[in-house]
Amino acid sequence: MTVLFSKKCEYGLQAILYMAAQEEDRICSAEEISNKLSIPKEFVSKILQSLTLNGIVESKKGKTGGFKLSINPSKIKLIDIVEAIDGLESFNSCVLGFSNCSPKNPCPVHKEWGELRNKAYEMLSSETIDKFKEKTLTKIGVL
Amino acid sequence: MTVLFSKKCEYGLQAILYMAAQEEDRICSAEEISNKLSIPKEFVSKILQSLTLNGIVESKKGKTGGFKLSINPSKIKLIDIVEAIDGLESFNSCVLGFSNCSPKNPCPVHKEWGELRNKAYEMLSSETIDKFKEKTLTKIGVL
DNA sequence: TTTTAATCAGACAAAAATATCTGATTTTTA
DNA sequence: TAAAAATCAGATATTTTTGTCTGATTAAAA
Repeated sequence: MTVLFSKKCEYGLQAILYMAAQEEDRICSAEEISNKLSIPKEFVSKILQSLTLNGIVESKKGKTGGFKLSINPSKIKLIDIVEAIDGLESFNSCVLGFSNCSPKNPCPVHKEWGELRNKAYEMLSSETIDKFKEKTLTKIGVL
Repeated sequence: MTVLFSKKCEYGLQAILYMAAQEEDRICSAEEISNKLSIPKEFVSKILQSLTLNGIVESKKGKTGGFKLSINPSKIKLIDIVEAIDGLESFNSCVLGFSNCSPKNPCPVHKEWGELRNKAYEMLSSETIDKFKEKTLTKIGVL
């Protein structure tokens, strides 16, 4: 198995993109998100619950309850979600699993991987997710 | 958690680099590799056993037994090890976990991630591991 | 020939990731 | 006010990954 993000993180990213593509302040139930994205309902619910603790999402209880972004999509980057769910350690650890990999004690691919990692970080942090609205709608087929 | 390779794959890569940095045809016991790389002995043993099936490693039983590369390091690339252990699916699947991510049905970061992924693939496949001998020796401290 | 030290095979165990269930609480709506 | 439908919290279950153990076999060396 080779992975970049955990399932939890992938689902979180998808759910956030989904919500960001909705009309502002529209509340989405866990069930709706689950159906549209084919994510187990309780699982996505848990993930969004945890993101409420980070202040990225807010929830409303009771009938007509659900989740919505508590921050405007123009203020959210993909890296924020990744950080909240998976953390950023992987952007600081050796791709080959060696310990103490650093410029002073580099692994055989330290430099090359470092550059790639920086580009990946940049990819996740250069654009805010409001830029992804159209693409998300197309991908998800919510048109 | 964010990961690029599984532990199994990281250990496999380290062990192969270790063996490639030894004198040609020198046999390394699982215990030696375990000690030098701080990998659980039985685990690295299992990994190397499985790599014998791919023809990358060969084993010798009995006292003075152990493992050595069955291919010259100048014929092995990191991607070969990755493929043998983790497989290459991640180089063909969506970083956000969306299904059917393709140029015709792209996710919001399809193009950008595709480029990065290609560079990562290139990093793992452009150089053979004989080029890493010195760096490996330095990193591992077997001088 | 016996002891020693290694792989090998397969079962087993532990930990982490992923997923589900249950029941309490909340809030809208009939 | 009662029913319905949602979050929320916490326990539980399942699956995958990671790691360990045991015993059989092999081969070198005493």
